[in-house]
Amino acid sequence: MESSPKRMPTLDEVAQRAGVSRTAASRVINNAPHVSRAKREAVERAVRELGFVPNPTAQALASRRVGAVVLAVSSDEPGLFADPFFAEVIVGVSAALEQTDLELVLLLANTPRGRDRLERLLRSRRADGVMLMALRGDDPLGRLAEQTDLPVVFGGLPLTGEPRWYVDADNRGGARLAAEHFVRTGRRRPVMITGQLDTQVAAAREQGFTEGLALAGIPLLGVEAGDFTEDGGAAAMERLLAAHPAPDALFTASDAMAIGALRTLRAHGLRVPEDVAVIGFNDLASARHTAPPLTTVHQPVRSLGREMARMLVGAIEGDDPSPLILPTRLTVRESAPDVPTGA
Amino acid sequence: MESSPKRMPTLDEVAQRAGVSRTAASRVINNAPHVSRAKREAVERAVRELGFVPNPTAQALASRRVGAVVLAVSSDEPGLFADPFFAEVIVGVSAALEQTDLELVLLLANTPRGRDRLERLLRSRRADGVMLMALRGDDPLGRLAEQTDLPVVFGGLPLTGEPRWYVDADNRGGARLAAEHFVRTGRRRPVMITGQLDTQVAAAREQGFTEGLALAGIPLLGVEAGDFTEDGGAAAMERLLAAHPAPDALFTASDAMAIGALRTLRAHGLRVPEDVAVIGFNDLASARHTAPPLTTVHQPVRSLGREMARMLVGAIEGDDPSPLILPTRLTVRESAPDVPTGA
DNA sequence: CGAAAAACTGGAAGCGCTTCCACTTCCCCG
DNA sequence: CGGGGAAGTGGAAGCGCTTCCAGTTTTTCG
Repeated sequence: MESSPKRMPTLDEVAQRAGVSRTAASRVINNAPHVSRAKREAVERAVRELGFVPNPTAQALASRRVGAVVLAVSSDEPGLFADPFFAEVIVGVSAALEQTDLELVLLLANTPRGRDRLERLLRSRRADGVMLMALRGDDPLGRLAEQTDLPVVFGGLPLTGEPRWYVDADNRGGARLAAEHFVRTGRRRPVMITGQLDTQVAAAREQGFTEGLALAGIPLLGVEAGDFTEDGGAAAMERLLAAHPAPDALFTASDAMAIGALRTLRAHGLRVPEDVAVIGFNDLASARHTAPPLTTVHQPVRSLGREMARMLVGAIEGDDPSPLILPTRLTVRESAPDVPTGA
Repeated sequence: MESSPKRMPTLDEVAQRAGVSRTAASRVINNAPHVSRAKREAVERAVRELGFVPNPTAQALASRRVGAVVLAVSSDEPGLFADPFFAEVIVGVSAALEQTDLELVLLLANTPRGRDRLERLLRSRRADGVMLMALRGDDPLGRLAEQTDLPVVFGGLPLTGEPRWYVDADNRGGARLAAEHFVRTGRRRPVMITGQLDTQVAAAREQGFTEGLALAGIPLLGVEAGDFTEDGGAAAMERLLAAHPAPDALFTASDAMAIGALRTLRAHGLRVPEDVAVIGFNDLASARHTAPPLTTVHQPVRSLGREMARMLVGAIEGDDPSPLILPTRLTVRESAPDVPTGA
């Protein structure tokens, strides 16, 4: 079970070689004050000569600071994480953490086993803080997250109430932009494909869209729930068409679902955008490659990651950062052009 | 700098409450032998009552097993990680690790700072093993990875020689499939967009393609290097067209570059697949959504992740797993259909 | 039934570092 | 020049757990 754990130099050895106390050596490698210039240099030389690198585990145990934070993605769908959305979040998180010396541990909790581990982790001081994403409606993790004394930053509001720390995109506002775009371009028979009913994002996007329409006095013809996947979107679109044969606008709670819906629309001989204008949500790479390219609500995903990480760092350091809502905006492409009905 | 580090129960407390020695308690929570049934149960009860969860840091320090592995992605391009490829790898890695109790720490080493951290990590026993991906040609990390006594599994062969442990996709074989497909469907004027010249993937894909053509006695009209990005592909295509106005087949070393190339081809009034058949490499989600849908070499990305993780676990446990080459296959879609020249 | 083997037990010694504390030394100024 | 505070210093006590070891008890069997 072992693979030659070659012994590495310890702080004691460094101290000895430098002719100082271990305390002093420790101060030097942590860059703490109260060390004379001479000793500091002696230690630095010893460190160099020995190739000393402090053992993080020992540091963690002694200092009670682990030096790592967790990004946990909780979901039931195994593939959810494959959504480029998360890759983008991670890039943001990672960029922010690079400024600190916190490590990022990634936990995909999409199986019962995974959820167990997350739970355990929340209790076990294996990290200095946690970022939690993609919680489902009544996810017990939400509550667990409150019990732990570890700082927890939520990515996206959970349905279970407003946590102390979170970062979210302005889903409601973004959805409203979609509604306004339809109104402005003369669409009068909109339908929507929402996400799972038990997620906050889905709810917020549906609410925003409905509000936007309501302000213009336009009724929402129909709503069907998808599951944020392409196939889910295709299926939802089938159901919508069965009930409302002639919509002239479609808003979906994610780009993936929009892509699926496009497929269904095409299969039914409906043209986009002539017959039906389509707006998605997210604006990741794939939205540019659909046929036609997708008009979609853009959210600053990378920033979301960055801000989550920053907020967590703040919380760990003892500040009490304020929650953040990041702005969304509409990226107009051909599936719902700016000009009223192209046909 | 602290946030109420509420004291958690320690093993000593558990032992005391159960009326056994700490040694025995330790044995129980590690499920080791040499504990009587009675004591075992007493400890288990105490654990339950106290809500004890072992402190992973202390375990790590004492046992010299950290309980974590690193997935490091080294690259110069900040955005590279956003490629869905990595998300898929992570899903695989994570699935494999879930069977163990190793945590996954993710390190995006795309800045000098990040590379420093990776280097430090390699020396510092902060993890039990490392998976290394996306090394560039003469990346010094390759050498560093050999010096450390930590097990290192490479994802994709580095250019610097064959490491002891690696998992790779059959890039060469896959590229050959692409060539054979062109040959079979009557294409005779193929060109290629390769990746950065200093990556092993790019080299292998170029070699495989060339070989496949050579076997049929067909010359490769032209090659241009892209950088695995969409824009790079578009630019490379421009250069290709400037030198070779009438290719009838294009193979690119990645789907993203194929997408860019499609744009350029369209701009030049060339039809796909009638005028030019296009084959990409990777077969991730986006390949299905191009216009026309992309024929592409499929590689089992998730498996790649899974196998890397398994191999690393094996190496950590002291076995000496064999390197692995995973098979690739051609996914035929409309950009290079099975029938000879549709027009 | 007795000896050897196997299963238990718990004390004690760490794992490699941080940090409290009690001093000693140095420097600045009135 | 003397007093007070800042800076420097190292001993020692942990951080919370694993594991070696030496001894004790129980099993197994010829």
